[in-house]
Amino acid sequence: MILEAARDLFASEGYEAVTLRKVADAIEYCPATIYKYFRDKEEMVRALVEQDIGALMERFRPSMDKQTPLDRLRSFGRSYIDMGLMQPNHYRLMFMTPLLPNDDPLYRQKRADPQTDSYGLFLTVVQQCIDDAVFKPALNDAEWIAQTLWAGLHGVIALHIALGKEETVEWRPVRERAIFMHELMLQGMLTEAHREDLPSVVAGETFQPA
Amino acid sequence: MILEAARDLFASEGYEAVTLRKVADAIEYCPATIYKYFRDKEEMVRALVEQDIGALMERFRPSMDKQTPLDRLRSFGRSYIDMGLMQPNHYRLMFMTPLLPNDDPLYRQKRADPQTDSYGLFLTVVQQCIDDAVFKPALNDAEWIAQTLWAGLHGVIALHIALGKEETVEWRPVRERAIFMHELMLQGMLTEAHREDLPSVVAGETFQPA
DNA sequence: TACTATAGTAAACACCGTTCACATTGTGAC
DNA sequence: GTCACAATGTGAACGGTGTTTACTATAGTA
Repeated sequence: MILEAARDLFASEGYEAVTLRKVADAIEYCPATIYKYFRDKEEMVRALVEQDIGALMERFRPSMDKQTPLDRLRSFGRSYIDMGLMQPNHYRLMFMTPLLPNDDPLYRQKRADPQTDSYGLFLTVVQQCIDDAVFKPALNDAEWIAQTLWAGLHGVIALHIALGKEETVEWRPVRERAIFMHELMLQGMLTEAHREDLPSVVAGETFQPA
Repeated sequence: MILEAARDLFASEGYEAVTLRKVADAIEYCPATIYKYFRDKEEMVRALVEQDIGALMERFRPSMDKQTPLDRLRSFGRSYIDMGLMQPNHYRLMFMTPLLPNDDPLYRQKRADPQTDSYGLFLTVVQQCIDDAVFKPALNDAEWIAQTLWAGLHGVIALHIALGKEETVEWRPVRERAIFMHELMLQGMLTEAHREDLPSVVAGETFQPA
C-alpha cells in the first residue's frame, strides 16, 4: 500500500510531491508508521524503484518474440525509448536520481537473473547478437556493447527530461533523435553484411527537420 | 558572495548540502538576506548554474585553436567528457536537474551569442564541419548533429553519475566508454573520406576490457 | 492466562524554505 | 544640517519536512 501510494504520487504530482506525510495521508496512516516498514525515506524510494525496474520486464518481454537477435535488439531499443518518453517521472526516478546501492542479497540475486532483471535480459539479447556474428568481430564484450547502447538512448531521453524546456536550444523532435541515435550506434557496430539492413534513417533522408 | 558560497557547498558537500541556511552561515549573513537578492532558492540555483555554464567557455575555448574543424569537434568532445567526469556535482546540477526556464531577456541574449554561450560555440564548430563537407551530405542540420553528439556523451556521463555505484551492473571503464561513444557516433556521421581519420577505437582493438 | 511480537499512534525534535515587521545605514534634496 | 527615502540586513515566526521516542492496542502463542 505504501509503495502503491508513493507511485501514484510520483506519477500524478511529480517528483517533489512525494512526501512521507502525503504518502501516509493517502493510505490514511500516521507518518511514523512508514518507519515500521522502511528504515528511512530513501529505502522506501529505492524499494519503489526496484519494483518499477522489475515491472519493465513486462514491457520488454514481447521483444523476445522477434525472429532474429538483431530484430530483438532493435525492438528493445524502441520499447526503451517509448518507456522513457511516456513516463518521464518514473524515468527520472529510476535512471536520473543517484541512490545508495542496495546491499540486500535477495535483491542482488534477483538482478543477476535474466529472467527477472531487464538489464540482464538486454544483456542476453546482446550476447545473442554476438553469437550471431552481427557485430564486428572485435566487439565481443556484451557488457561493453550493452552499456554503450543503453547510454546512447539514455542520453537523448535524460537530456530531454532535464533540459527539454530550455528554450535557448532549438530542440529537434526528441523521438526521432532517439531512433536516429539507436541506428547511428548500430551502424558503427554492425558488420558490413548486417549494415545493409539499416533503414534509411542514418543516411539522414528520413529525419530531416523542416 | 552568495553564489560563491553556494558553489563551494555543491562542490565539497554534494548536492543535498546546499541549503539556504548553510549558504547564509558561510557568508555570515542571515538567511532572510538572500531573499533581497533572489526571489527564491530556485532562482539562486539557476543563477549559479548560468554562471557555471558561462564558465565552461574557458574550458572549451582552447579547442578552437585546433587546425581542422573535425579536430576542433573532437577536442570539444574530450573537454566535455573531462569536465563531466571531474566535476560530477556541477555536472549533475547543470545538466541532470530540471529547472524552470529563465525568462530574463538579458540571459537569453547571452545564450544566443556563440561568443558567450558554450552550446552556441559548439554549434558553430559543427557548422564549420558541415561547411567543410566532413559529414555525409544528408546531414546538413547543425542543431540535429550537435544535439545528437551532445546526447551521446551526456548519456555515458549521466548514467555513470546516477547509477555508477550500482554494483549489479559490471560497469566498464567510463572514460573509455565515453570516448568510444564519441568515435562511434562520428563514424556513422562522417563521409568515407574522413572516416579514415578514425582511430582504431571504433574497431574495438583499443578498448577491450581485460 | 500470561507473555511477547506486531501494528499503529501522538507528540516532539531539528531542520528546511519563506515571510514579515523592524532596525540600520547610506544618499540626495532642500 | 536635516529630512525623506531607498537599500541592506536582522530576529522571530510560520508551515512543512524527515525522523525519533514513548506509548497503546491488538494478535498469536506458550
